[in-house]
Amino acid sequence: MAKFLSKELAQEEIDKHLEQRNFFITLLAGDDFGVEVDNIDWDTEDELEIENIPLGSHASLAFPGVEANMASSSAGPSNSKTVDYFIGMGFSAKMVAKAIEDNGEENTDSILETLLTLSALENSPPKQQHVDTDDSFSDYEGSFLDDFSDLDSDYENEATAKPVSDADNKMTFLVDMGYSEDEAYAAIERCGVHSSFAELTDFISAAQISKAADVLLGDLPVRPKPKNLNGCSKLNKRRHYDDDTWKKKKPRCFEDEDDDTIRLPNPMIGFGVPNELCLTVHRKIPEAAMGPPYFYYENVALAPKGVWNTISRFLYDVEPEFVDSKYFCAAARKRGYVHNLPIHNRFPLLPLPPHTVHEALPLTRRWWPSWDTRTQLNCLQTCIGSARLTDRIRRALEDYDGVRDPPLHVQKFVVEQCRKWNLVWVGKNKVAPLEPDEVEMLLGFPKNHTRGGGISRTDRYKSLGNSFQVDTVAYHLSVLKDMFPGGINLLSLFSGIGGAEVALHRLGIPLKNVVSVDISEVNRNIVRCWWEQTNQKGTLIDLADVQELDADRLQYYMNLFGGFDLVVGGSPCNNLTGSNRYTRDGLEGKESILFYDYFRILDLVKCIATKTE
DNA sequence: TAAAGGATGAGGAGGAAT
DNA sequence: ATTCCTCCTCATCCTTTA
Repeated sequence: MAKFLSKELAQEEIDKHLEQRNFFITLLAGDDFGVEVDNIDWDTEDELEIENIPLGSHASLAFPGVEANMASSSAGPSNSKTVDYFIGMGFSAKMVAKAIEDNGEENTDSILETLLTLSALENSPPKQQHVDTDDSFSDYEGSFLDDFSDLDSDYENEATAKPVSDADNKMTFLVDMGYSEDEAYAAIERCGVHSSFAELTDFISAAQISKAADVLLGDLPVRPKPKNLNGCSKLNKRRHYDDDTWKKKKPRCFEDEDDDTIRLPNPMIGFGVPNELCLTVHRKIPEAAMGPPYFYYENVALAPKGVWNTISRFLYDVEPEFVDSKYFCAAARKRGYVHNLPIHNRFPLLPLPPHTVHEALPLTRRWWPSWDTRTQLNCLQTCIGSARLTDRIRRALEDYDGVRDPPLHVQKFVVEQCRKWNLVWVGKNKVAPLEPDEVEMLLGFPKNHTRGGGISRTDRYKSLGNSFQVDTVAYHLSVLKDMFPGGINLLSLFSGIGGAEVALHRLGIPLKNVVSVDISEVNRNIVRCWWEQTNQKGTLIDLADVQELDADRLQYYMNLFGGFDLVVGGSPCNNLTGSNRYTRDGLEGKESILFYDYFRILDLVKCIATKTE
């Protein structure tokens, strides 16, 4: 029975996530949808694409030990797909149910018409807020006390004035509204029996891909005013709704009062680093974010505006922890981490790595001129300085050969280039980029971690530049050691050269089962080599593509291992980092969009874990 | 001798920090 | 107002390999 339910859930999740992903992708495909929202053709291609998804296509992937049970996915009403679709567009469940009742399930055009009308009517009361402002979070006066479901409260009043006393009644009600039993069950499990309907419906519909549409729309410079009823009311409504929830859920401490943008802390020490005083002693993790599993997500701190709001909102409204690795090693690395780990009783890896260039690279001390005042390096990136540049620097300095300091303009030029390319002094008048093994050491990896196996020098720099700083990550993960003395099961997405694996290993946390996903073959080889060299007792499974990690596979691995204890991931930053002059497109960029796969997979793991509880 | 792959150099915007 | 920094892409040249 349990297996049947699990299988059914997997099917349900596949359908739901595929639907949402498709919806989301089609939104992205329209490049001008933000300028004039009315132009979106909601009724034709988008829907056709969604309807064309074969329901059973993924379920046919059989895995050893998993029954290819083709049980119908729709335990709830037959129209749950349609319901989900319109809910995903931002309409309340109540309205969708009403519209479908009036028009029939098949006639989506009419359903949409009805929904637009209902939505317009709902938005018309004086209660309406600044749906037309672009800085839509500016109306910060919203109360923190009231429930965040202004828009859903209507049906609470009209449809169920009587209080619902137990989970069964809530289940029945949710199912009557068009949700599937699985969705209703999961919502009640996660939100608690005593949660309001608004919270339950919000749980089911809110933290889903449909939000991506709002996020994207929200990032656009111009948003049309709700000048007519048939226009963009659906989207404005959705934004209105999301703005409210976001605004109220966010603690003030890490947001500016006049601005919705998450601001970086200064100094960038997150919830604390070793040997630094920290004022943050307590944080409250939203209930939806609670484990199992624990999760740990990482990306560049200096992403385009709004990106971290989006990331945080998707990851269950957990406040990001921004940390600069210069407090852990001799190189800077400003990163944001979203995780649901405890923050007390952290401890660093020992021995503590050197904090200055002189300590880390003692041989450079002899040649380091006094007028180069750097004590730490800048961020270790994927490219290194050229030989011609170092030669140019040498020639510029030779004219003043040790007799006296070079003139200020020469000093300025040299230091500028050294900072830009992270050059170090390796000889008389001679600077050079770091060697790969030096980068390995600075990032906390064992020497030669990326060496051999046919990997080129260029690729070593690339893999290293994209990696975690191990000491920083290990400090955050150290709290797991006491919790999991017997070891953990790890799901590592975008694992690269295995920063998380190395960190856990160095912490002395046994790795029982590790599923490691990375698109790069050389990276997978590096992790595999490291795994075998370190005499791991557990099993390592490496996969290539996060997009192939669907509910069936997750279900299979979780059945096999008994679930994952930790889900780690640092999704691509190509389209976020300032170093990218060409395609800094934000979260919807070609590679960075894979963040949504991290969310998708994490959410699946949570759902499956909840279900098999 | 092609073809494939590695190495090299040219190339700012956009914020945060001061 | 000024200084500073950023898990980078692209075209081209060079080397290796079949």
